[in-house]
Amino acid sequence: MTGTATILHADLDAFYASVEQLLDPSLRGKPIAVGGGVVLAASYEAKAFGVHGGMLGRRARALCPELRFVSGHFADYQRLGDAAIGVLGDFTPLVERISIDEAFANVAGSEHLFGSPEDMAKTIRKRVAAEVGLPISLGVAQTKHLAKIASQVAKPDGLVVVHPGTEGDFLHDLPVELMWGVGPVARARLAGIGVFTIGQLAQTPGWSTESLLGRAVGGKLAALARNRDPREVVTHRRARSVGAQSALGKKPAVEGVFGPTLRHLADRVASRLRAKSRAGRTVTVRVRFADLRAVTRSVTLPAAISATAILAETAEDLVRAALADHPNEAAISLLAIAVSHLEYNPVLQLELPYRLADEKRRPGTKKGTARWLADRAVDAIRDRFGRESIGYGSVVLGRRGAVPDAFRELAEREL
DNA sequence: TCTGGGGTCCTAGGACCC
DNA sequence: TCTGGGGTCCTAGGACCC
Repeated sequence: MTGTATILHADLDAFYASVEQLLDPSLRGKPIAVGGGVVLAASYEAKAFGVHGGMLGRRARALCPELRFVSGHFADYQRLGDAAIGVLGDFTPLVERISIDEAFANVAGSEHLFGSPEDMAKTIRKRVAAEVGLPISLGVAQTKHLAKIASQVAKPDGLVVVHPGTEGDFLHDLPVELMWGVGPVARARLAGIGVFTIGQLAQTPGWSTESLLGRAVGGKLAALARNRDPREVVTHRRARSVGAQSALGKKPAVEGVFGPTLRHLADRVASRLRAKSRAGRTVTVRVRFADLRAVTRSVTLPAAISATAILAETAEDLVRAALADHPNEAAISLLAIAVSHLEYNPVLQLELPYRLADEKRRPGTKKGTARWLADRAVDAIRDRFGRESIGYGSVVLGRRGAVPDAFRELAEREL
């Protein structure tokens, strides 16, 4: 493979925390955490103490006594993330946004206008610093995977270019967990067969599922590790599923607990679907027990749904079935609902009031339509008066320990 | 590194069809 | 009636990413 390295990967450093430090200069250079009960994001200064996202606030404070907690400025995250990633768009239309703070760009067609990819990367970093005020790291390489690794190596606030022909040298001594798809489990399995660096991985023979390597990390990942696949930069990607979840601490596994919670989750998911004229055929629930073991149950319906009540009832049936399979589990710590097999849902589509429990009483299509129309009325009221004005209030959940809705929304994929 | 919330993808077994 | 092979869909579990 010859040619130029034209794939850029841009990644804002400790994004939420950097935004807080930008907005409030007194926080700069200090260990800070966004959030309260749970750490949503930590600054580099806090990470040095071992503080990281997802950690309980109490534990973070124990690790770092001078840690400052700040409540998030979520609207600013969206605005500043868009502004920073938007700079990439000035160099090429081929931008693939991965998340609020990360994107790929293919600048192959832009060199005659802006110079080498390395020059563009330097300019992007300067412009993001000057115009947005945030540190951003960039990786430049011939493939997405390699560009992503390069930006990780470049952090914080740096630039790494992997020139064609030097990939082997660049990767040789890097730890395997820098590869996309290698997490804690694969890392431990690889360590078990004596593989710690990407160089060692490259020298390990075989990638079939029967090989040592294949058994350690799975055939697909092993093949990917050796064949470096040139996945393309895709500008528009549709979500394949929509979901919502809620951690419960430790609650009894009874109808009175999971019923209201599932209705609330179903409301979140179904209203998002309706807002984008989408519906889905497969409903999946996840039940996590007190010991953190989790099970899933799913069902694929004959027709796609987006009515809150039907989704809630389907989810309740699935949770009941899951609990019945685990009669010794008395407490649940998390409930989740996801809808997949998404379809475009023309405005007036009817829904089958299909249920696991009473498939027989099917010809009640009227009931399904009535529910869908009622949902649309609720959606309209919320559009005018706000989400909390009507419906399954989050009050039901008791809110304690929950993350702000604004934070959840930042994580939502475009439907 | 005992854990929040939104997602994607892979694997494996079984049902069912041709 | 049994056997073989290929393909697709569904379900459950799990790893991983941001």
